[in-house]
Amino acid sequence: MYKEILKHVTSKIELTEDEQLEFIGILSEQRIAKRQFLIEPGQTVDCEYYVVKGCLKAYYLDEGGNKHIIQFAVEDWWISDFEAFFGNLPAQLYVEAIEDSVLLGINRDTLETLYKRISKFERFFRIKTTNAFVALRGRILSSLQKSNKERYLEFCQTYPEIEKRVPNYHIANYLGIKPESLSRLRKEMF
Amino acid sequence: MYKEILKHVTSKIELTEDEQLEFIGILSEQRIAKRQFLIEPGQTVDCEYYVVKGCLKAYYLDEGGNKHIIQFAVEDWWISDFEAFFGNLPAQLYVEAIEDSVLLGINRDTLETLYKRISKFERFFRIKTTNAFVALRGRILSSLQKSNKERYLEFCQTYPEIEKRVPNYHIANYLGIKPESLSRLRKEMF
DNA sequence: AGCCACAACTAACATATATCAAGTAATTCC
DNA sequence: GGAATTACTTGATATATGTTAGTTGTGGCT
Repeated sequence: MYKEILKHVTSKIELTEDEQLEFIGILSEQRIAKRQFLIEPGQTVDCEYYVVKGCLKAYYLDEGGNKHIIQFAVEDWWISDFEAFFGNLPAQLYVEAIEDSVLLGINRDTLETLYKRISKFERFFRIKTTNAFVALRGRILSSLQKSNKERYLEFCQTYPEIEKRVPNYHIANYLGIKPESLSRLRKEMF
Repeated sequence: MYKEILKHVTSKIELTEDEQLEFIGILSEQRIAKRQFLIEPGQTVDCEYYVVKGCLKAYYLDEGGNKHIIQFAVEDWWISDFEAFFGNLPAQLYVEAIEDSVLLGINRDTLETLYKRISKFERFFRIKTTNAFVALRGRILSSLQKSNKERYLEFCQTYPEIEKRVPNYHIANYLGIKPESLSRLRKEMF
């Protein structure tokens, strides 16, 4: 259960046996069935979640009630309403399981106290956020400067796992295009 | 000269007089004239820069030689080729002054040693990156889910300073649309 | 003043995506 | 296994943005 996340963390910082145990100690396992919500708008978001197993999506509904998918997550990814989590604000997003999933939650306050005891963890989460920042930056560039066909191709190459496991209309939504348009792009491509 | 950046840092973490002096000690002032480059592709990027005064843009040239603006920066912002800076990779971006500018550079290695002496700074930069991450996330949402007209309006509201100081064709480029299209949108808006 | 370079605007046409409507294929559920 | 639901595809038309080309406006320079 904890093997994956320990590998994930120790790829960035070295941890003694004791530190590993201490880290595991602050994780809370959470299981969630397909179509169930991990987070709903208005809730307080105390945790960010590491995905051990499964597949989830984060989205919000706009004024017109249209769904907008912001993020998918599968094994070895993190998910939450990060804006709410970091800012200690009420959630604006739904986080919903696309498949039955197993998660490890980290509580913000518990994490803060861990930072104070072992500052290496502050380092880990700084590095993790920095990497996420760089990845997001790449997504912006691609969203602004590439055609939808290129972006879909890029999506398939970057997230082959997700492309296989998630229905096309979800992917279209994530890319910000209509399912009909995605269908046409796919037709032109193969 | 250091007043602004100290205010900027101490808004997130508390610093003693000594710590403030130590922080100032690692900053290197850099002045750069309009149309000069702070960073050019291929260079190693050892610093990220706090803008004390002036206005800059970060962009790259694609395979076809087309310019793509990624970021503007004015007073109290940070700029660099962050991907190169964080990853210790050769620069891919140009960072060019749009106006005569005054910057404070922080060297990555010097910063790392500062982290080890005073871990509060690791905290500051984690928070700063986290905030940047959340802001970028907002930009993605707006780039994917809003019309160009809405995005231009949002840009004007979010960065009124930049809208005033930067020519329209730069803003069009940043928004990922053609100057002609921006001109049409402006005509429809007013 | 007059010229030049550059930025912004306008118009006509081309292309891409959205929208609306229908039909087909695949899943889910009893 | 069959009905109902959900996902995907296709076609006709509307809308938005890109493309190309030409015009206007502005500021700097001699």
